[in-house]
Amino acid sequence: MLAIGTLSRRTGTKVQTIRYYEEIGLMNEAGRTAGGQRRYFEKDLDRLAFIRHSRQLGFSLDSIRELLDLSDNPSQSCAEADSIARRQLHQVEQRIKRLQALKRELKRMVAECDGDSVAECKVLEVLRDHSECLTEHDQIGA
Amino acid sequence: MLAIGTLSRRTGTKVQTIRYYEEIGLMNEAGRTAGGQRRYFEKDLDRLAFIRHSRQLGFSLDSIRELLDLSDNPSQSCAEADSIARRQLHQVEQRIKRLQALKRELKRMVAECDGDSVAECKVLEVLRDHSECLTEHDQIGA
DNA sequence: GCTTGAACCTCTATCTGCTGTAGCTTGTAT
DNA sequence: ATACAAGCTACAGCAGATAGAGGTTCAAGC
Ligand SMILES: [Zn+2]
Ligand SMILES: [Zn+2]
Ligand SMILES: [Zn+2]
Ligand SMILES: [Zn+2]
Repeated sequence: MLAIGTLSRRTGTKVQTIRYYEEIGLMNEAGRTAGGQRRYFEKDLDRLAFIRHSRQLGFSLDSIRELLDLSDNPSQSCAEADSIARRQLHQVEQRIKRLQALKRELKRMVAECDGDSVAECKVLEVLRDHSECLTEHDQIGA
Repeated sequence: MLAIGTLSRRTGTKVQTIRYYEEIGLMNEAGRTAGGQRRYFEKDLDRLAFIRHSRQLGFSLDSIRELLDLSDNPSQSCAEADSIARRQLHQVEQRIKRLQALKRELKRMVAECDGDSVAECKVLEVLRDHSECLTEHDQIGA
């Protein structure tokens, strides 16, 4: 039987995060000692490792929930798991594209400013006026 | 004098978002009609456009706050504005790198699965076992 | 002047994915 | 028996908005 701190150390997950995963139903409710402390089996550790690894690969908690459900039913076809992964790949590719466009714009504004007063700052000029940009950026942020 | 809906339409910002920007002190407190509705000047529209454009280029609201402060003092050196932009560029570049590593791993797992049962699914196998990965992914998510 | 209805108002809740704090209790080693 | 690390619950907060309820105001048409 493993204490929560052991799971934490062995998976690099904060203790609060493990409790959070239980709260949202991603981890099963752990058994308890007489005093109320959580105790886990190796399979819980495996599940947590799965969750963490999936997070590192950028999957949302919702996707991970689906993947865990699939993983629990080994006889099914894996088509759905594959499609979740492909969807994730697609999203990552889209984000890269958007970030590369941002990178080009940022590089240009940084390069074109000769570092004089704010009044002539190319950086601020571009931020004030999108028509100085070479690309559209429909999405906000990343 | 412009109503909030006009600012919204002319900058592509949701009305609630404009009020949110006021709440957090990013937009100045707008003047009000006798009935309590917000009314804006052209300069407020310019400021909102600046904020929105900066957000599209991925700047955080904190960075934007600094950039706006600088922009309001045209006599200063623009070194700080440039350094904020360079920092942003650097962050974007780091994110692209991380996403490209994710992309490679995702591509590999998707490609290697021949779409049979969950029990032999390569996607799920990789998610269960990081040692199948070619790269480390210290950061979570993006 | 009066009525309609779109647009405005405040307030509160929700989202994602955690993280941190306060204040208390339990488990374990010596 | 005592010390103290590690556990517990409950709640608040982060970014950056977005949505809805329920009520008021503005402006245009008649
Ligand atoms: Zn400059
Ligand atoms: Zn632009
Ligand atoms: Zn598969
Ligand atoms: Zn891995």
